[in-house]
Amino acid sequence: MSIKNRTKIKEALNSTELNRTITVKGWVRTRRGNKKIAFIALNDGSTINNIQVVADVPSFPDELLRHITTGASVSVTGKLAPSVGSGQNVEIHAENIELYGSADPASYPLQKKGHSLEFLREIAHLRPRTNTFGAIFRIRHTMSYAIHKYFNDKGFFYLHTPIITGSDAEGAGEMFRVTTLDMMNPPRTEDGKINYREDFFGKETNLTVSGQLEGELGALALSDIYTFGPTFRAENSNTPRHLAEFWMIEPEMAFYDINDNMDLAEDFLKFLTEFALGHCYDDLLFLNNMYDKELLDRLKSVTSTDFKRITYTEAIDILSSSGVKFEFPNSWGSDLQSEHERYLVERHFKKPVIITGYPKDIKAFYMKQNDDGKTVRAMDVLFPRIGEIVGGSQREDELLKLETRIKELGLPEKDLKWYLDTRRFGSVPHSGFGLGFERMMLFITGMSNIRDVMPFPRTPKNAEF
RNA sequence: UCCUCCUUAGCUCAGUUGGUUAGAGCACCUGACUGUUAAUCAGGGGGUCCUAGGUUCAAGUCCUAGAGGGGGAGCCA
Repeated sequence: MSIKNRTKIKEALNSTELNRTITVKGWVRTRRGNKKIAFIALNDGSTINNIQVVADVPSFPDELLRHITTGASVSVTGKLAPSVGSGQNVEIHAENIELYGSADPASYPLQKKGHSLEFLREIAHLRPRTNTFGAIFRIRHTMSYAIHKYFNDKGFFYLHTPIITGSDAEGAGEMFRVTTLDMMNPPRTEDGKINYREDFFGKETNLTVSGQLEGELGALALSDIYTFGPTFRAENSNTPRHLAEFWMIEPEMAFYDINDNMDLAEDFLKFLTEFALGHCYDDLLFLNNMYDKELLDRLKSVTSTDFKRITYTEAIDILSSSGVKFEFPNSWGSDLQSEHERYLVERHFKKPVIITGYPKDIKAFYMKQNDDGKTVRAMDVLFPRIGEIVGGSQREDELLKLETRIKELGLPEKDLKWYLDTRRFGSVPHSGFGLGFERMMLFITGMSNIRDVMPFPRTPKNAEF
């Protein structure tokens, strides 16, 4: 019989078909008991809940039970039965126990009692075995699936944009260099610079900071596309909201204006929140009880409220007439600070806010210019606790305006020829946005540090595991 | 990168105006208990006080530098 044949603990706990013999496999969370009887809480990651294994101690060799300690991996065969004790509905009366791997209790880092999230970050290789991170990673999977389901059901196509890129046109941040050159002794040009013609791709290449520009190429052929892939920023950002390697979702839609764009972003965020509530309730309940007592209420409120939509100019007016003393005073033309965003979302409107019509000078070159000559059709979706969770815009589809803007900003027009071709040939109004997956995960799980929603986070000075 | 706080047992932390042999809870080990739920009770072992200098008769405690971590800010998703 194949060793994979066993009942997942999630299925066993939900089973109504009792008094049958099953086999479960997993990792021991705790063991209690005395010389006559032992209670083993077993978890296999299929659910946050453990199954209780009851063992009649004299029936098993001392040598075996001695190794049934927190962290050990075992296979248990026995009768699934209604629990004699209270606290669980069913339990397994062990007939056979096989030890796969022991875990020395003196050196195994995970204990029965709570650990700090900071400590668990240092043992990221073992933290998936905790209740907290089991819950988070199950939710992370479910959200990934929900993203694909949402777009697939809407007729969007999943487009794979490049991870290695030769374009630095978006200027979204510092980039990681990709090279095969010998760093100790790189080839040089006659004037002493590094000669990238001899590099693997024959030019300077980097890890992508955004798939948007390539995403637009797809949208202007397939109508509606999305990307969902790893993204890299070499910024020296040390905050609970930034990673050097993160995952981003970037839908791009032909024949969408800024209002269609906002409608999609709001519907998408609500769908993901509802999907989490509907499919991860046990895990969310655990996080709600252990970390954030308002989590479930906050998630439910987002699904049932309309996001407030205001312009940048209106936002500035609200802030100036609020009477609140901000550390950084605001005036028309300067970007909103974190404290301003938090005021609008958490105190003034008390719901998600979408801000549009930003001054063109604080936004990217590709955003659609309004007729006032001052603002662009950008949109930022601001969430409670998180701040900016989505950034997007209607794109500039007029060739002349786009070329002029590129010249004003001194961007390398030559490197953007392929991008400008989409405006030269069959240009259409189109829009898109980017959602930081881990920022969405912060919102869904109620965690406060982005390093706790990524299995193996990469941050400045940290690439462990 | 800037500001700020922190670093003492496996984990979470206490440690007074600088003063004998650095403590607690949990974890771990041993023992007790026929059904426990973060089991309980009794006993036991366990320390490079982050690192390197310095001040002092004396430093976990004061000073300087460095490393690591938390929070806030900037950049952004």
